[in-house]
Amino acid sequence: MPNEGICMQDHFYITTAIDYPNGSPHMGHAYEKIVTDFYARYHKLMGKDTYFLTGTDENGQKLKTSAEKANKETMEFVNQNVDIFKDLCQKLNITNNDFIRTTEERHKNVVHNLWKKLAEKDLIYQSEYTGHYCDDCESFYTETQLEDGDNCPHHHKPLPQKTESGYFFRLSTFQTWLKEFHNENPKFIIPNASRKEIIARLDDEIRDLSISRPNQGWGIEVPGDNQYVIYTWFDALINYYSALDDKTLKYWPASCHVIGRDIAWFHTIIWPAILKAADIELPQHVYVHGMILAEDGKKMSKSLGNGVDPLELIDKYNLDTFRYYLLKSLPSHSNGRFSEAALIQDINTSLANDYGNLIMRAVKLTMKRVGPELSYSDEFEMSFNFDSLLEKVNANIKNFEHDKAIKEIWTELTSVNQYINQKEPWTIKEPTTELKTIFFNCLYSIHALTYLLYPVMPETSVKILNIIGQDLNRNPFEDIKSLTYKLTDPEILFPKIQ
RNA sequence: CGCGGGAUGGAGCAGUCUGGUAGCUCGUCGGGCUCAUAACCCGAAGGUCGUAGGUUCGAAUCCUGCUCCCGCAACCA
Repeated sequence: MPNEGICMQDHFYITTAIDYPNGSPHMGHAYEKIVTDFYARYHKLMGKDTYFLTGTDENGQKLKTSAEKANKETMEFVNQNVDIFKDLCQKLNITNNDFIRTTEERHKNVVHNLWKKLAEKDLIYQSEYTGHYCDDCESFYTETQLEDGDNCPHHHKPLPQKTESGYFFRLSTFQTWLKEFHNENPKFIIPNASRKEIIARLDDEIRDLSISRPNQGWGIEVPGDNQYVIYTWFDALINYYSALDDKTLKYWPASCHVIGRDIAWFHTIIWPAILKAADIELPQHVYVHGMILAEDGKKMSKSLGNGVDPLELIDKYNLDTFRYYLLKSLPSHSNGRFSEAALIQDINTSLANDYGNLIMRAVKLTMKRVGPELSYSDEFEMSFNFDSLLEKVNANIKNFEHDKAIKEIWTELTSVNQYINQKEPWTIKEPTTELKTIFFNCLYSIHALTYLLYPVMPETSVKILNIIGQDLNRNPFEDIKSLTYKLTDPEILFPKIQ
């Protein structure tokens, strides 16, 4: 199966990882949703039939335990937290078409069918397993994985031997195929650093995956055996497929799963194996975004207290500027540090000075000198053509380098400011063709660049387009000659932060 | 010797694959302009590219050793 990239598909189906509603959302959740929303909006803007899925992973023993601690019924506890995640999507202005919850019947049904299919093919079997088991991880460890001989590598506590009978997925039989698949599809995992990491791990022996847990009253039961529930990860991955119904199944295979580094193994090894086992087509890409590290360069964590609350930041700085900062200033292919000082600087220099001020100076002077309306004329000499910019941006997007794409757009913004300084339109007092040419070039540039920035700053972009009498339906890359700009006095779009 | 990433002017990064006068953004300093959110434009200063060695006419770039930082890997994307 050749994997040429997302641009080969006529549709674009993108997903975030589904969140575990065990606590409140943090920066990582917000970041992943914003990044995914950027790609969804961009492809939609470019005319692709786009579908965007997010949701919550609601199975697993840990949720039941957390609910007990909070003195709540598990379902009640989960419902409450899920509402918070749904609310986050709204507050981030995320354009997801659906929100799947893995406790929904539609999900369970697909999981059951898939399980049965694999069982019939003898790719799921029942067996006994003895090993060191960690309750908190819900996972067995081999001798070599243990820390200091007998401690859990994550929880640093001694793990007793435990024998458990249960169901296993024959992951081991896919090892050779997985190696081949990843060799033949170098763009399946993006970026390359993540790909290398996974490929290196593929050289170790891969063992069958334990995919059931004793039933303690929470989770999806194993078909025909209510003593067990299905291991969370096994059912969770299937959400990307189970969310599609008769009408939306056309979007499969997914164009891209957007995930964090820690769950790359599940998405690039286990998920492809499950799909291959079930004869379902594989997704095109898994884009592993970076982690947002705290200002001190370390991972944000509750215990270190170095985390930041995304909702607080939105209230403080406005959603679109927050989106802009995350998308432009954090590296798309590696981890990056979050810094509130850098965020403020970005707002003041890039947004207020470069972009906001460009709109103000161009629109206000045009209104003063030639009035509120300006149509294209064949007498105008067009100094700007953004076709090559569009090509560069598309190339960056195809490679999941949104930070570079935005920087390309900013280079052009600067060139428009340079153009104005060079042409000195304020020295021309009469509404000559020369003057109108300058203004039309400026307005057209603002139009085209703002259009491209819509996926980054959706609300603000629409506002800016309104200022020049345009909206998203008018593609500035087509039919320039029929363009007319109708101007209204602009308000300050990006207030400076002192 | 677990695996992977990183160390480049004050800050954040690109450049490393395919060796050939060290680049970008921000900050600092000087100048220009006055349409605009004291915004914009031009220019300058500032780096022996983590460290020790090797290959080469020539190394940020290739090879080897070392040091430090980060992620995979408590809570957590």
